[in-house]
Amino acid sequence: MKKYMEILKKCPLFFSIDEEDLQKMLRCMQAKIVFFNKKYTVLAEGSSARYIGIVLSGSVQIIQIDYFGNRSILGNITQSGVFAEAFACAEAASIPITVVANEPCEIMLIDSKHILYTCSNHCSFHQQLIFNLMRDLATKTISFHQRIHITSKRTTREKLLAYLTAVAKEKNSDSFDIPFDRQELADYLEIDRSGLSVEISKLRREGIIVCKKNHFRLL
Amino acid sequence: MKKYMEILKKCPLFFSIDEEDLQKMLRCMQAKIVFFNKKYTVLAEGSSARYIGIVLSGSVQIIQIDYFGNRSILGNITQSGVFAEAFACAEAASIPITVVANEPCEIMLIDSKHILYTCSNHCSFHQQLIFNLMRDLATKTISFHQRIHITSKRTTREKLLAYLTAVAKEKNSDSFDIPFDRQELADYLEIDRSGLSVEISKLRREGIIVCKKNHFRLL
DNA sequence: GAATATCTGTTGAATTTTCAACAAAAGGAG
DNA sequence: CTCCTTTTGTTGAAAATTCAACAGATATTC
Repeated sequence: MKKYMEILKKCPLFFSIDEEDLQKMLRCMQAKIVFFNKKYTVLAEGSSARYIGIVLSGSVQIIQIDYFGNRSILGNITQSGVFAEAFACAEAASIPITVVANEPCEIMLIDSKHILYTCSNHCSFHQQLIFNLMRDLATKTISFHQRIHITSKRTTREKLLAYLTAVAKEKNSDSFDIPFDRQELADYLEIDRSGLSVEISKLRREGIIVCKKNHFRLL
Repeated sequence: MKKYMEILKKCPLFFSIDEEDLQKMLRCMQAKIVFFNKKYTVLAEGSSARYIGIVLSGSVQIIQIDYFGNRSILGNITQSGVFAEAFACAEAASIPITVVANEPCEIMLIDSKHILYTCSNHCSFHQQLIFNLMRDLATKTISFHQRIHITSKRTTREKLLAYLTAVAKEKNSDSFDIPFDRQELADYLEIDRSGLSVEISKLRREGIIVCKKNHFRLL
C-alpha cells in the first residue's frame, strides 16, 4: 500500500489527512487494489453501488450504453481521481453507468459503508473524509454543468469548439492533448464520428485549429 | 421562521435534525427569506457563489444562457428543494447558471460559510449538516446522469419518449404533469420547439400518448 | 518488415432538425 | 365579454446530421 501513498495524497477524498492517518484509515476501510487490462470492465452497469473507486494508475472512462447500443461517454478519470462515489453516497441500489479501463490500470476499491458510517474505532479523520467527499461531489456537479454547456450546443462545429476552448481554458494553454480518440470524442459530444472528422478538417482548412491525432492547438 | 418549519424539515439539508436544533441553526446561520415574483431572477449568472438557496414556496428553474441567447434548462426545483449548493460547496468564485422564479416564490438564502465551517458555538448538528449536503449533492449528480441519458438521444422523438418514461417512472404512474410548457420542455431536451410540437402530435395520432397542456399519459 | 487490425478522413444520399412565419387556441386584463 | 398577449400547432424550405461504404493512414502482431 505504501507505494501508492503519493498518489492517494493527491486524491480529493484524502485532502487534509496526514499520511499516518491515511495508512490506518485504508487498513480500517479494507481498501483493496485490483488490476485491469485495457478495455476491461471495472464496474458494470446494474452492479452494486457499494464501491467507491480511485484510480491509482492508468485511466478509466465512465460510459452509458442505451438499448440500441449507442455509447455516451460521461467522463474520463485519471490518476488520483474518484469514480462511482455518487451512487454509493446516495445509496442507490445499483449503478446506471459502466466504468471501463482506458489502458492498463490499478484501481483501489473501497466499500462505501466504511466511508459513510463511522467505524468502531471512531477514527477522528472520518469527519474530514465526509467533508472531502462533499467537496468532490460538488466539483463533479460543476463538471457536469460544463459538459451540458458543451453538449447543449446544436451543431457539431459549436460543440467541438466549445469543447476545445473548455479544455484549453482548463489546461491554461492553447496547445493540449485530449483524452479521446475520434470515436470517443464523438461519443462525448453526442455527435456522429464522420461528421466530427468533417468538421475537424474544415476547422483545419480555415486555420482555426492545428491538430495531429489527439493533440490540438487553437489559433 | 416558525411557519416554514414543516417545509424545512422536508429539506434534504436538514434530515435528522430535530426542530429545536433547526431553529437555533437557522438563527446561527443568519438565514434570510426573500420573495420573488414570477420570472424574476433569484441568482444571476456571474454573481457570487456564496449562497445556498432553499425553495420555501413556488418553484425555480436552473438555466444556462449562451452567447447566442440560447437557453438550456438544467432543472426545476420545487418546495423544500435546494439549489446553487454545488458552487458554494466547491467554493467557486461565481455561479455559471441563472436561477429564475417560475412562479411567485419564497426563497431562503444561507451564506455557505455558515454551513461549511463550524461556528464558534460548535453546534453539534453541524456534522449532520455536512453529511446531508453530501447526500444531496450525490442525489443531484444522479439526476444529471438521468438528464444525460435523455438528452444524449439523437432524435426529437427518442428524447421526448425517454423523458416521458423517466417522469412516469419517477411519479410511479402513466399519468402525470410535467413542470414545463412546450418551449421549456424543448429547452430542457435541447431541441427545437416547433419540432417538439410536431413530434407530440405524431405520438398523439399514433396513439402512444394522450396529452393536454402539461398533463401527459402514456398508453 | 510484412501482414493484419484499427483509426481517421471523405463522399453522397437519406433522414432529421432547424428556422421563420403564420394561424389557431388558450389565458389574462379590463 | 372583448381585446390583447402568450402559447401551441402547422407548414415548407434551408441547413445539418446521420448513415453506410470505402480508402488512406497509423498501430500492432508475429
